[in-house]
Amino acid sequence: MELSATAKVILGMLAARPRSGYEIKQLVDSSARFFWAASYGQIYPELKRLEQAGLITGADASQGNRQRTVFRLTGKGRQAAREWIAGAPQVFELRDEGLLELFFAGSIEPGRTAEIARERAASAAATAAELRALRDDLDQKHQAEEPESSPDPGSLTVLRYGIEMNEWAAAWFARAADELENETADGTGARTRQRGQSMRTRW
Amino acid sequence: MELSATAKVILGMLAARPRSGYEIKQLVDSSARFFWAASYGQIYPELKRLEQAGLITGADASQGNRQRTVFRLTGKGRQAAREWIAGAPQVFELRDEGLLELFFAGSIEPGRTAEIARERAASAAATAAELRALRDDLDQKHQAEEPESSPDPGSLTVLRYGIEMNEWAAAWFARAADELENETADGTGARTRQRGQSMRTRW
DNA sequence: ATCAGCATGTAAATGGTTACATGATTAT
DNA sequence: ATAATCATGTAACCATTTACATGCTGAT
Repeated sequence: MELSATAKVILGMLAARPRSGYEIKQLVDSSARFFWAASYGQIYPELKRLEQAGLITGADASQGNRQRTVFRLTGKGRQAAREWIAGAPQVFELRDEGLLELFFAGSIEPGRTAEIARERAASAAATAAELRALRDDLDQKHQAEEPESSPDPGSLTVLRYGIEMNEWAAAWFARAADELENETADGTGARTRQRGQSMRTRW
Repeated sequence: MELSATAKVILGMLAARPRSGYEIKQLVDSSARFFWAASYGQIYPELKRLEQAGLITGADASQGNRQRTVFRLTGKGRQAAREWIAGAPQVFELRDEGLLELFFAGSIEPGRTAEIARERAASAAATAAELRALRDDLDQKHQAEEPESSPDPGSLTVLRYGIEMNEWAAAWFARAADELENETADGTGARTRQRGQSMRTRW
């Protein structure tokens, strides 16, 4: 059974506990959005498809007259999730306009190259801050609601990766901007520097 | 004038020099594909649209009976490119199945969490190697064809970023995998460790 | 009473990939 | 000869976003 992009995120979300479509959307937006987005236009139809395929079942959880359906994994659904996670990841797609601008800056507006790198450093720093806030938020909620159990190590790892990667990128681009400024200032090309010496980061 | 995703990459590619649709596709695949993909199904129709909008002009460059059209930027097209690059980048989209698997591993197959991180380390290392090969290739071509001029600093910066970021990620995920293994082995949760102490990378 | 948030859903438009179709030229 | 590569294009399909539509509930 081939899972669609949205099916993967739904099965993952339901593996922890039953949820409504609305809850799934909230969770995606507040945590997975940075590496895996999903809109209502995908989620609700996919919930129906998954139910028809027997991977999930919906139970009515209406409160008064407000309609609400919570879905949970069936045995077959849990099995599908296990099979998915056992396989090698297939999808990796990146569309990054900042890198595209930097890539072409030299032939469009050479004087702006360093500036673009500088802007990228700032936006990476901003993303890092945003993710750090998200983590602190999760931490507080966790502390308050279920202080003894530990939060999921895998999702924490992903969050931490997002934070530290963006911090690293912020520093990297700041340094790259400095070097690009020097290059344009003294007129020397990249070739005058031994490649891999000055920019290489030690880790 | 709002530029489509494909328009941006086309204008960028033509800013350096005139090229055919086929050449644009080759170049995208060999350099920008990692952060900005484009298929023939987008490129050829977009070339027509851009020509109708007066941002590029095509000139026949057929060799014998083999049809070929090379496009170059018009003044208006160059202006549009400058305006595009002057603005802040809008598009940033990431769809990363590896991170999604890691994110959900804890609730689907907790025993595999560390393994997934380990696999990610390997794939980041592979990507770094691939990009390094690409750069060495470019270097050699450059050395052979135009040894005195320096290659474009912006595109080199992007390539170097790809290489070093993936090297950093490989090391980071290898370390994360180690820690995840210890966590499952000794039964202690993530909370027993002071957050931000052990995994924080210095740079 | 009104607004924010909960809750579900669909239609239209857009964006993008894949596969196909066609044919020329160059290298083996 | 034949395969690889150059070269252009389209049609069908798939994925995704955006905007809209509807109505309930709880807080101010």
